[in-house]
Amino acid sequence: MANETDGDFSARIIAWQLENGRHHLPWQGDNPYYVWLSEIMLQQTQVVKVIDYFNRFIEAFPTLTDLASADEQSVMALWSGLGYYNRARNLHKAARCCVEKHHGQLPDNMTDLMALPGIGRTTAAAIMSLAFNRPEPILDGNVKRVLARYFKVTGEPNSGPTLKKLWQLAEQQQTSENPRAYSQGLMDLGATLCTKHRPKCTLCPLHSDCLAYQDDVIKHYPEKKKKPKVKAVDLYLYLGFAQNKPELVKRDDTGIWSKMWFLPEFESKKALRQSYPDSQHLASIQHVLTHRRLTMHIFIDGNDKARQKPIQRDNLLTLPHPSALTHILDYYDNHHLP
DNA sequence: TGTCCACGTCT
DNA sequence: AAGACGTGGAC
Repeated sequence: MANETDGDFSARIIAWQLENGRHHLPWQGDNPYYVWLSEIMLQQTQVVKVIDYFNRFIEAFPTLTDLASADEQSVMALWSGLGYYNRARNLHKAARCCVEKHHGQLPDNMTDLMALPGIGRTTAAAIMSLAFNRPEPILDGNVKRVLARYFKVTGEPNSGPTLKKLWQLAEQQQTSENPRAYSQGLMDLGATLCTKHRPKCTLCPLHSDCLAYQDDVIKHYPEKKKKPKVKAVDLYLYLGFAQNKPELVKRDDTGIWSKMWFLPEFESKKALRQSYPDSQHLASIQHVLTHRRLTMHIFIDGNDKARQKPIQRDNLLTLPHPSALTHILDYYDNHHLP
């Protein structure tokens, strides 16, 4: 369904990418494991921070087989602070699937890739095009923004009908000429020029044919997302110490921070006092997630007088833990006078 | 400072 | 369809 203009779209992006795109990120190249890991990390974190996490991860688990052989706890520990911990669990599970079913390699077709936990169409297509240089359309957040503006696609960005339109456009523009450069270029363009705020349209190789630019309505594309409702939740947490290290427990396997190590949590102040009658309230700290506003009520041992500072944290290096734990310990170090 | 927002998969 | 899932950067 490609016409003359469509061919130009991909040609311009490839030319722009070869000249202006990123070429030296640590995961770029034909290693599917690197591409996969980077795609999962990049879904939730910016490039600068991903570079550190990526390098540490690869150092610990240099190959897919190494990852499959690792235990889940050590994988999760290296993910601490990144958030969305189910993505790390799926990564680990998928690595084991690859060893069992695919000779320790990532498959090079969409069906088998999408059968792996945590890999949907977008991630599978990124692996296909970036690692295997195969012509498979991608549609991540950057590409959605580029297409929505270029073609003036209306509708809520993540609604079924809008996604269908965007995937169709992505398929129509797909080229078999240098698919790796095309996919990388589309994403780089969205990340560096076609940004949400203050896009640099005059530098964009597409601007002469961009419908939203022509009509001076870039601001209105893509449409805004509906905002999720945020529920307020109170957590009652006990901060105790042994040898100057925080006492941690492993959370159960449902809900927020499942199976991560954190402070013992209670349903109420009363329940906490039943277990720790001498505890005293230290502070109540706000911690906001996408869908929850947590108020963490921190209680410490009332006899906790001559505590050394700072708290020893070396046990945290090997234990998967959420950033909220770091925040609480930082608060203690900064406010609790011995 | 608070408020808004990104991001793809699974259920 | 719509909500769960975490963190931190940008405004």
